[in-house]
Amino acid sequence: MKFQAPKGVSEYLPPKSQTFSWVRNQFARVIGSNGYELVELPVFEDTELFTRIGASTDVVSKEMYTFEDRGGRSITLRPEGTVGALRAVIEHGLDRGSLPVKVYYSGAYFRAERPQAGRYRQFYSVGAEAIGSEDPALDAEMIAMADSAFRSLGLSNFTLQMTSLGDSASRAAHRVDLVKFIAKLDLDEATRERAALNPLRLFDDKREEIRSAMSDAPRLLDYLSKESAEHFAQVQELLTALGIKFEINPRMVRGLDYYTGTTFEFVHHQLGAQSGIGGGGRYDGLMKEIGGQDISGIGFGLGVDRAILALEAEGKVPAPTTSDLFLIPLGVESKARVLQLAAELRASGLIVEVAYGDKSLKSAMKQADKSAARYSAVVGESELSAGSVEVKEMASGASTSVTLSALSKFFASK
RNA sequence: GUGGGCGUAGCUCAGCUGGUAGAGCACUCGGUUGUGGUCCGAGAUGUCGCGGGUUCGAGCCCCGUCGUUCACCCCA
Repeated sequence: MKFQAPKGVSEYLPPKSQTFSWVRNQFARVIGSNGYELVELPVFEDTELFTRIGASTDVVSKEMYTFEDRGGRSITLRPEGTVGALRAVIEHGLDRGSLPVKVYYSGAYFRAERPQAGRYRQFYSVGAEAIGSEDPALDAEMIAMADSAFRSLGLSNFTLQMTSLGDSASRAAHRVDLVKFIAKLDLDEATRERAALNPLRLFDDKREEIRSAMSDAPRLLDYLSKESAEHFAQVQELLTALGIKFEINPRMVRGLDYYTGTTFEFVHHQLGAQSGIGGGGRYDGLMKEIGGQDISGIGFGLGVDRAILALEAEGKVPAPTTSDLFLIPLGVESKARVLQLAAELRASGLIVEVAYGDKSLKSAMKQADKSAARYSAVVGESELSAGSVEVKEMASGASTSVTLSALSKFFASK
């Protein structure tokens, strides 16, 4: 019985692991360029932090990895990033300075779901939060930031969908009418229970009969208060001014129930059922709910795993970077010199590999070929006494004689 | 949690109506003296996911189980 990775986890091995870290770096770079600062947070938190905010969502009620630690505390592997980030902001008083607080984070999340394409029990996402401003410009900038994060990867076949969930008064008014509407529908038991938890979820049902039954349902967008409607209108204007295309999707429902006001989701068109590559929204009451000031915030999560699937679907996976130089020592005496040379060249920023084992030159060359190094060089006694090596460009087969001392200069021009 | 597909060498898979396993790729070595990519030769590799059952005999049939995959629910 061989050991296997736990069910439903994604693992990134070479060369895919390069894509993985590249995606995370691109996301972080774009977010950082907006002035957001990195926070490194724990992957587990007090269970209550999560149950407080989402008892009516499957994410919290059914899909959490929860366990008791040795001190009898109930601990949960984070199923999402926002509340942990807010907890840290509140705990360390980051919101006591100038607002908004702008932070981002990158890491793994855990949900005990049945795995399928694009859905894993441990998945990675990069998130950002801006807390303490209600300016619609912040909403627009947040959305634009997510958009350019995806575009920085070269992705293009996705759509930005938006809606506004309004303020609590808007939602309460809508809910009354929606519940009345749903009560008249002929629904199965499971669906009815779902609707009881959160009637909005029926808008998101994939079954055709439910979809058509819901087509006449009262829409939250029609219930927005004047302030909410105006705020949302401004967000749309600003996005249009930024040249960012979006679709208003009044049926959109987010997985976490704390969202209010502007809510958005990026949907990729070449993925399977799990097509959301990122999304987020505004949360008015969340800071207060977990013990902070009564201020609004907005944030998003960008799915790293799904972005990678999207890159593959669009054929945009970047070519993996390879070594610059593959050094082949010939004879025991040259090993020391080769290791020394390799260290020097690496210090100047090159990726340098060395052939190990006293194989034939032929197999060492084959190894160089497989490593996909751009150049190779054999270093034997004659090279050492001559003080120069033949640097061979693997693609063309052409070689150039370079003195040992000029090697790093040679590569500086390549 | 529910439903369907699939589980055979490192990878992708073949294996006809049951008769005790194969291909391609990859890997290792070689095709004589210090230069790879093509070509040729040789070689290593599997408790056919696991456990039961049917049968003279099961990779092929049945049951269970685990894993995997896709979809539902849900979501990054």
